[in-house]
Amino acid sequence: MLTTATAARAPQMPAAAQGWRDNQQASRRIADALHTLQDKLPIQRRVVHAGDKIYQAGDAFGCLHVVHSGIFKIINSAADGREQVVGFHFKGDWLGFDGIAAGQYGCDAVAMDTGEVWSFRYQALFEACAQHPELLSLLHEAMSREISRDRESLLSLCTLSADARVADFLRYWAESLAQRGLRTDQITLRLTRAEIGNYLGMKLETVSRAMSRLARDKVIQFSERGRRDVQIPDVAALSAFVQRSLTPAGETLQ
Amino acid sequence: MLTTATAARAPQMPAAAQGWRDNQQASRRIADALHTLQDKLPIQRRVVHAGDKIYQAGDAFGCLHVVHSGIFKIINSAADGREQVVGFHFKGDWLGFDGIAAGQYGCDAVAMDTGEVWSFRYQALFEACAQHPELLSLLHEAMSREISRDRESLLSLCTLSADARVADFLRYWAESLAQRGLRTDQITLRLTRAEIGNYLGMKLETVSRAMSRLARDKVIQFSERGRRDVQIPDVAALSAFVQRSLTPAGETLQ
DNA sequence: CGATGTGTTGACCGGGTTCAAACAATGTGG
DNA sequence: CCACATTGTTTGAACCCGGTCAACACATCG
Repeated sequence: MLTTATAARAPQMPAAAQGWRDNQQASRRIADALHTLQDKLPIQRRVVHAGDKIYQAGDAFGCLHVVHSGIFKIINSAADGREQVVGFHFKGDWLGFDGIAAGQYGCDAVAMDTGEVWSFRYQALFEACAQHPELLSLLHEAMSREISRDRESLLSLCTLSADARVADFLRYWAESLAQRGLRTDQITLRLTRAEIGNYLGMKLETVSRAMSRLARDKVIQFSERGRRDVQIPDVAALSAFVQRSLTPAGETLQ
Repeated sequence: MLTTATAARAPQMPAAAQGWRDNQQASRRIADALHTLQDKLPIQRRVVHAGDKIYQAGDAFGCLHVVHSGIFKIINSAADGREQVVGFHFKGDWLGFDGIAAGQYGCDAVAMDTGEVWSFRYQALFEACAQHPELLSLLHEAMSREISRDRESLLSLCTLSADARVADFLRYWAESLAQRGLRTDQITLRLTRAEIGNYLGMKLETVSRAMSRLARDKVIQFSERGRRDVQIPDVAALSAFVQRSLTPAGETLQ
């Protein structure tokens, strides 16, 4: 149906209001998608807790999964033991696409807190797609979004300094929450510094230092109870920080 | 149909022969896929030359493309001017998946040499998929493979040293050629050191130094006519180099 | 309480960047 | 044909960002 996720912009609208509308739309899209799925497919629901594995690299592929609640991390582990967090998945995101071509999953999918995943046989989805084009649309858009997201990761990995990468990560995280209708001014990271560092291609000490600097610059703020809780008064300030750190000198590039 | 790209292994087979069989299979799969596509869909063929853009970030999405010959690079450009090469596409690879969800392409796709792309309306493919499940299978496997490949990139970006990344890149490039039935002992890189560096998240000088070291270690060899031509007598030696550089000290980890 | 896991901060070091110079390959125009 | 410009590659030297190692703070939990 070629439905677009973000409709044509309204340039005369203030940026903040625009962002809010986008998030509303995203939230709506996700809710609709989950609704469509449970209408059209036999679904296996499963409640999971922190540390539970939805699937592991090497497991025979047969099912795709959709996050109904909770947050999940995807870990790509090489044969030689290297482990790399390659992505995080929130409500409405799909899990397991990498298994389709290979016939087996290529990564581990691990729950980071209590949540619920919906699973269904890929075969069943495949057949249902022929009957219900909207289902096919859903699937393709989800895969497309995943590809785009991975490329964003590559971009920030290759072009940003460590501090900027951390800022960009927090922006991404807050954005992801906002798109699910959750508050972002006060978020609880369910990751250790080591996990963040792994994802961002840096060491935990560097993450810690970067966050301290962000706090010193008032871009973020630590909650009084624990350094895992981060207050982000203004998400746009994180983007601004990233931009600022792109131009070391005050380049007046107009 | 849940067809798997790489069938069950035959463990008693020598690794080299196994690799050769895998490449044969891949080559066959690609040829079959192209065949299926032109059978089932109205295709727009287009010959392109080095530098030609198949599409640009921001262009309205409407078509998907498949590489029939030549090599293409995908460039993700941020609003602030950062440009990042996020992937290379060879014969049989698809272009444009990132446009499905957003309604517009998110990257540029640029030809690196003379080649041919097959394009078709996403809408037409979408409708044909309902009739021809094998078409849908093709599409999903291609998207799945793309996601897996991006994650491989993330893994090597985050876990490998500069030298190892260059070695791994050459291995990937040779492997990609081998899977298309092309020779790998003597390849001509159609990229500058700067482009390789951009893709690998390092500067061109670092690429140059890394390649000099690889040549000094006899893992690769420069052709007499120009440093763009690289001879790879043994692709496995590149993998071995990567593994070697993982363990700085001689860790006898059994 | 000690034990364990996590986060912060400092001091030092090294791999990769930056800056610079020289060289190679290719093309252009006289 | 050579002089010259252009673009890409190589290599050296100095510098710096982020890694490494270490000490300490601060939770939670048995």
